[in-house]
Amino acid sequence: MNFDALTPEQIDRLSGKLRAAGLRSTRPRLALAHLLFGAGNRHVTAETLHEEARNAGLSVSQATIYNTLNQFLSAGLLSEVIVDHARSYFDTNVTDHHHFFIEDETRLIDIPLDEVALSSLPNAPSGYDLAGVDVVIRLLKAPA
Amino acid sequence: MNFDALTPEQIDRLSGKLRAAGLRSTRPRLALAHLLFGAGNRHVTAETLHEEARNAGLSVSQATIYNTLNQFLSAGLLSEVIVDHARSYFDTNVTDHHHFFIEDETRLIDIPLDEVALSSLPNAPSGYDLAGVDVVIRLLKAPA
DNA sequence: TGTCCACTTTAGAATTGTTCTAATCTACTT
DNA sequence: AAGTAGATTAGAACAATTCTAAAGTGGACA
Repeated sequence: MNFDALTPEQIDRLSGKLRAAGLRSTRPRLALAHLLFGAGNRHVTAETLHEEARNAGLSVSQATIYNTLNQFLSAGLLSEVIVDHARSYFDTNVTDHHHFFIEDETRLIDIPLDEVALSSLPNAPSGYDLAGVDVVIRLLKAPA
Repeated sequence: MNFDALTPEQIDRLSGKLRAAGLRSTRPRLALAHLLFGAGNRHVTAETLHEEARNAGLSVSQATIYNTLNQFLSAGLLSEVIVDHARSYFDTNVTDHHHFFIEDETRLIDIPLDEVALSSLPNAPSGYDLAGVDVVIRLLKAPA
């Protein structure tokens, strides 16, 4: 795909979505929006999206991928899931419990298990075993 | 604190803990174990623990901090919480829902909200606003 | 008790994912 | 059409973590 492959209708729809989110409708954003929102729900990382863009004959820099994902994120067009082993906290409490994470202060607070419980756990897809359940409740300092 | 500040009783106790976990009892491990398990539950990052060790007059390399934390982690002496913005997945599904994360494949699968619900949410500590709730259920490929 | 070997630790380099910088470009207003 | 605020770029910088290869050490066993 390159940008010109989009039909006027697609461009209108995606442009509208961008503008509604307070973002200018630019070529790279339209193209990435098309990849992201063109067909059903998706999970991407910056890397997978970049590769996909390149495969589609689109030349966008890595920085633009990051900028765009973060702009879409703050505009509420995307949500974010943090999973990998990077910037970890280690907790001497190895019992089953969950956490408040205060974003401004990068500080963790334990939540006793009985204050937040999962009402039901879905079955692991067959072929997989449960390795753990993480519940992180993110907090922001309240506006003054 | 330096290693020699530990009483024989403390050394015995920590040594036993290490050995029970299948780890040799070495000076750096004993000293770090003392910092970690010496007083109540704690949250540390590699960095905070390293600084604490240095302040205690202990000279341990960064690599040892990481090695030790990871060894304690796989031995079950610590648990890990992943919170920060690093290695993120972006999800076009912005409705309230949670995820399976398949560790071997670094792949995400949506869990419909009705299959995993929090039975109750603790109140945010005063002065803080709820910014989001992340539930990640980690999966490992089942042994063959 | 001394020797030996597998396991540990170390310093520093390498890697990975992400953000920053400063220059260039472009969408939109007038 | 020109000006300007915002967007994009390549590449450098950064931060957290892991790797590497060499030197050190715990503890089993003679």
